[in-house]
Amino acid sequence: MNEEISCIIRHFSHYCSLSSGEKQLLMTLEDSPTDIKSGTLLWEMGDPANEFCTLKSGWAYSYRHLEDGDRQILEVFLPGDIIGLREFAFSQRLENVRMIDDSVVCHFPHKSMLDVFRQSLTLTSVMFAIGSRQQALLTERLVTLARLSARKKMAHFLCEMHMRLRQTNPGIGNQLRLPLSQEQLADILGLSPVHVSRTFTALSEDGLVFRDRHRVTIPDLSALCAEGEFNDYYLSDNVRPLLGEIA
Amino acid sequence: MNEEISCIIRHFSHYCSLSSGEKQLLMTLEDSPTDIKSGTLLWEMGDPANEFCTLKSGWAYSYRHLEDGDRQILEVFLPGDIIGLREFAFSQRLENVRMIDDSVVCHFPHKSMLDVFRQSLTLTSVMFAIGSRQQALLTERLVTLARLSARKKMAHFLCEMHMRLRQTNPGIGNQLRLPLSQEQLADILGLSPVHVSRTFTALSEDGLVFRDRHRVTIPDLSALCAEGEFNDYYLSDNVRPLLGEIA
DNA sequence: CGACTAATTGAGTTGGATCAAAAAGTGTGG
DNA sequence: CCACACTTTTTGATCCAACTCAATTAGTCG
Repeated sequence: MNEEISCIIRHFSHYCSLSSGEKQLLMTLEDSPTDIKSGTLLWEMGDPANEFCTLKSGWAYSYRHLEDGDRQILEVFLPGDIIGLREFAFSQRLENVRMIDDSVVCHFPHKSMLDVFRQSLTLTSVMFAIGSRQQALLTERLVTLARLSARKKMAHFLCEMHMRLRQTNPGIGNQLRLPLSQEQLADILGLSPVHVSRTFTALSEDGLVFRDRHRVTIPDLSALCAEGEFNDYYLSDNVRPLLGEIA
Repeated sequence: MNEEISCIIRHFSHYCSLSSGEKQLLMTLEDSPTDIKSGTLLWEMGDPANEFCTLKSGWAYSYRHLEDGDRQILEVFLPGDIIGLREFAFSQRLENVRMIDDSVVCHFPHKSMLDVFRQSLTLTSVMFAIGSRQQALLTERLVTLARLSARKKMAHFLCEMHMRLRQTNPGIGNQLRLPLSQEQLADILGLSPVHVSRTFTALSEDGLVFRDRHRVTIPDLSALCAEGEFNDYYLSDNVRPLLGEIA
């Protein structure tokens, strides 16, 4: 039960402190860690959906195809995230999921969720909170995609990623590894790859973002946040208020 | 405990059959029905968030403002929907909510959710399922906003609304009341009001949609679905699979 | 080093935005 | 029932952010 090795416990602890029984229960969710290679599909739309995965290490993303062949990336998953939570209520996968890095995932069946519900009010609440947070992320992206300029979209996305990474990994400073091609970035932001390149150049010229291959440096985070109309309330304010009620 | 009068029970029953104890528990969520006038703000961003609302009758929507004064509508709520589920994990409201019609809402505090968690595995699961479904709706809209043409966005949205209305109200035929101005429609679809008007005209000219004030007629639903790349899997396939497991 | 893949740069096009004005609805009080 | 004020929708003209197409220049890696 070493917390170092369980990123899901680290993730959940972010929401509230857990009893050792709860930690034990969580550990079972991270059973059977499986290696999975970069570029592999974890699952495809239409596949039967009867389990979640926790992402122990590596990055992944979910996406959809459109009729004209365009692709839209919906979510980027980081270590500690739960993949496939959205499909809890569905019998089929609603989206494709592909690994960005060589990764380790742990499978756990939907019906284990019922054990969680039965055994721990706290974990149930945290599960709910995680769902809420995911919705908040989606909502934020939606506003961004619908209304911001390419420049602001990029700025916003970089701020968001930096913030998310810093939450589990304080001390990353003003740097981050962003293992995404510009084509993938385009598919996240609803832009063309060409325009992503131009936008990156423009942001660099203005000194907001520097980039060397997959390393991104943000010299002045608050300036970039301002540029992207980014505000971290939807990432930070999670679930604290509820805790008192449970105890 | 007349089901006719409780739209939340009707809504939940959509996911699975409920015991009378569960229905009773749900009824408490619809306590204290409150009238609220069309155009009123239910709440604003930053307001303390410690309750949900169930929408007993009328329509509502949630939205956000951007720096340039643009507005993005995030969700349209129909009778039976739960408003503010997303903020379960937050202490502040993340979005504004405004009533479209004269409506009736019922308040229930977040901590009542804990009673639900404690008392009914089924209702807990359904709550989760509702969250999943909301995410699915958001995801679908995200793809739509990011990648489709104005024409397809409109078509998609109309199909979605028709489908959602039909779920609680079979027999609406090929008509629907759409109490939204073109400006609101624009704010939903990420378009300008002017372009919404033009797009409506174009769809009418092609015989896909007819409109008289707030009445919309869809002569050939499947044609409109095809036009909007609409597929109802994200609305229909809800939660059935789980039921066996609980029983 | 050669063969790919990813990123950049340039030129030309376009879907939807903006601005402005006219037309159609809606509502209110006399 | 009409006149006046206000809001919503439509139409026309112009503009621009981002797209597409195409060619070049890095990177990456067996």
